[in-house]
Amino acid sequence: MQADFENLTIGAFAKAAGVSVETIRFYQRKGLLPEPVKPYGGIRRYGEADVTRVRFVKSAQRLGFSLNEIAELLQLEDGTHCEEASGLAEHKLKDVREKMIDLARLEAVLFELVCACRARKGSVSCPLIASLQEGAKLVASARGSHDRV
Amino acid sequence: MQADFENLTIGAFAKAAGVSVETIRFYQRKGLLPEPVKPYGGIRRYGEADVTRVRFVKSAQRLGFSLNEIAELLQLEDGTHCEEASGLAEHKLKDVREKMIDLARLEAVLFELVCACRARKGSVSCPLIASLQEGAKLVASARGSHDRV
DNA sequence: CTTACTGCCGTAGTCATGTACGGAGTCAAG
DNA sequence: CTTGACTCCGTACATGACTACGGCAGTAAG
Ligand SMILES: [Zn+2]
Ligand SMILES: [Zn+2]
Ligand SMILES: [Zn+2]
Ligand SMILES: [Zn+2]
Repeated sequence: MQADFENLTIGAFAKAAGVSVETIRFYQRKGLLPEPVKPYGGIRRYGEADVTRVRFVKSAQRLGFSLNEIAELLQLEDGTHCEEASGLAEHKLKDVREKMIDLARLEAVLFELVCACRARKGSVSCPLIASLQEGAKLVASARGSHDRV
Repeated sequence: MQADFENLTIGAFAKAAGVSVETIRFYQRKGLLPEPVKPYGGIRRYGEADVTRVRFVKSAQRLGFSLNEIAELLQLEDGTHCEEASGLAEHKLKDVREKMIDLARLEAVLFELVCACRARKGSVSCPLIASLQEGAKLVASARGSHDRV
């Protein structure tokens, strides 16, 4: 019965978009959502397009874009800026791949630590803690100047 | 000749540990480092053990532990709490693995988008933008209640 | 018409991980 | 003894993405 996706109040809009009212207002302040004109002394109304837009933000966010980057993407909304859009996406893809490598290294180290910990028999102290104690070089961490996901 | 790792001033200590003085003081406030007693109206001194401790924090941090979690780890410092320590590490490992899966999914989607974008020929609007417009379900995102790495 | 929700708006707070600043005290070299 | 570097301490700022609060106004149900 949630037929009418037009003329929503902010509360209904927020619910339809799956976020909180405060989040809507926050996005408006950030310029991610347009503020519909308000009838003199009245209440703003929202529609389908706004819901779509919030969903756009949320899905881009899940892809690892920050709100600022999403704002950039929204500038290109008309779809005529393929270059810029794909530039942003390729950059993000690079970031994601770097992050995956970092995580893989991390996974290996953690796994080793957990194994060592389980394998300890009669050793006085926990090898996990011991490793960390001296482990400055454990994850050699080629984490460089680049921005993080 | 940086022999004397005992009786360091905070500045020398910070340098030896590879962090800034402000960071040291921040860690002290957080309870991650003990504040050595200070001779009346004098200057605190630090030693090898403190340097080790900062390195512990930093290496655990590289493994994805938050400062709060590291505080927990430091409680177990004596090495007699293998259970607890490995519990934390296993939990972290689980988190890391979840995150890896998320990132893999993300990578796939981004890659697809970039490909689509490049493949567009004569299409009016950028397929990347178009995809995001309707892409609420792109990354199905089993991102649940669990804490993030 | 009254009452109870909402909406509107601005300001402020939260969390994490630090970084920066300013004034006062201390220490060692010259 | 003076000078300059360094320490101490508290407080404020920075970032990202919200979340909360408080007061006032419009709106819907009884
Ligand atoms: Zn494109
Ligand atoms: Zn980048
Ligand atoms: Zn152990
Ligand atoms: Zn977890």
